Amino acid sequence: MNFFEENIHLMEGISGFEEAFQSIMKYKKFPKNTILHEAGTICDDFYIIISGIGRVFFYKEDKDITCHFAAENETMTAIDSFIQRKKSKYCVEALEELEVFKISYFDLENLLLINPEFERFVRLFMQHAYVELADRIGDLQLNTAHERYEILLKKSPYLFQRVAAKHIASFLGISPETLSRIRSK
Amino acid sequence: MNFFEENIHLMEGISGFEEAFQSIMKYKKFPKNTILHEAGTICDDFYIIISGIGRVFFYKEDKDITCHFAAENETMTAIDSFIQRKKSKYCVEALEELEVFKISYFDLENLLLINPEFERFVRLFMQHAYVELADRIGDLQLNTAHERYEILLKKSPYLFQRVAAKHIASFLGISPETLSRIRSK
DNA sequence: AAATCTTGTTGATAATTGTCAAGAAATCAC
DNA sequence: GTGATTTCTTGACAATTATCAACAAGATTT
Repeated sequence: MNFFEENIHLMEGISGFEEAFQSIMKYKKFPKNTILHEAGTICDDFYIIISGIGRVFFYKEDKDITCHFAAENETMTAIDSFIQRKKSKYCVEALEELEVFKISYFDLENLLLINPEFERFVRLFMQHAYVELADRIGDLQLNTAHERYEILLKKSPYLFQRVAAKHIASFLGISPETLSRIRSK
Repeated sequence: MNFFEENIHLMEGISGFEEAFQSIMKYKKFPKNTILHEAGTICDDFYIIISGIGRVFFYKEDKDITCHFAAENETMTAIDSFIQRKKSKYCVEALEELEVFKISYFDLENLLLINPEFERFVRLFMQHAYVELADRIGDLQLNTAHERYEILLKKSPYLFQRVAAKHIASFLGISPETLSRIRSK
């Protein structure tokens, strides 16, 4: 399981960690286009993707804005709600048939209460996720649409094969027309 | 100490927490315009502001882009470096005379190794910081310069009294001229 | 397979924002 | 306080990006 492979070094020397964590990960499969979480409800699930691709999005008036993609070995959830236990502004959707490991908030909370030494893993995971987000803010702050396109293309070329262009456009913060024009060069 | 006042509820029932944490917080004072951390070096310090205001910024070619402000009871550091222990792309600067509590990476790491039950606090702190960043990405993704200005003005009106307009402009991802025009309406 | 619906492309135009330049205002240094 | 420096404002213009509309291409339904 690759999510562990990438992050297990964070937990070197903590015994029983892998087994305990795997015990709360439930295998699940969703058909393409399934809504895994609806905005306005509280999100209890955190997803680690085994295969397929999903997205997190929200609505601004009628517009649907993608704020996160997750493919193999990446993670997704309605983070505001999962963390703050309040109604979410985000929706979570399967863009392809999705195989995931699902972790329930309550199972995780329980695991961490029983094994406080596992807190460290989650903290380190959050910290790395935070640095990634901070990077993306810098990107949105100062780069042009064209530069942001190039950066995403370099970082996640598979997105352009697998995901509708309109979702990539909103993720980049531009209109579908602008993305189409950028691509035709 | 307000940083604790705001977040202490996260640690209800963990005894010795407040004392232990305070033992690694060193009081420090910096004159206005001090560079607390230089880009390109590893950042060992995390700052909790008691009084004054600071910013975190980076360079894109010759341009100086502010990515974070921190005023009373808020925190700042060169987060990429503090977390990943590698050279930072961020600088940290005092925009006013600054009183802070400084926490060294090594003291914090040490405290957490000795008291793993404190990991929980740092994790929860990171999670809340993460949700805040995610919100800011949504803001940058879909709002116009004018909307972003209104949102910041509502959220942090004191910035406009205390910080140079050019820093606010780069924080909003716009040119100083555009900010000036937005303000004159 | 035809019909329908969604998505992507292209053109024309408008709105937003950036850049450059000059002057005014504010701040800093001595 | 005076002069020097930096910052802010304003105008003119250019570049970027959005919007609207029409059509083409693909996908989905029946």
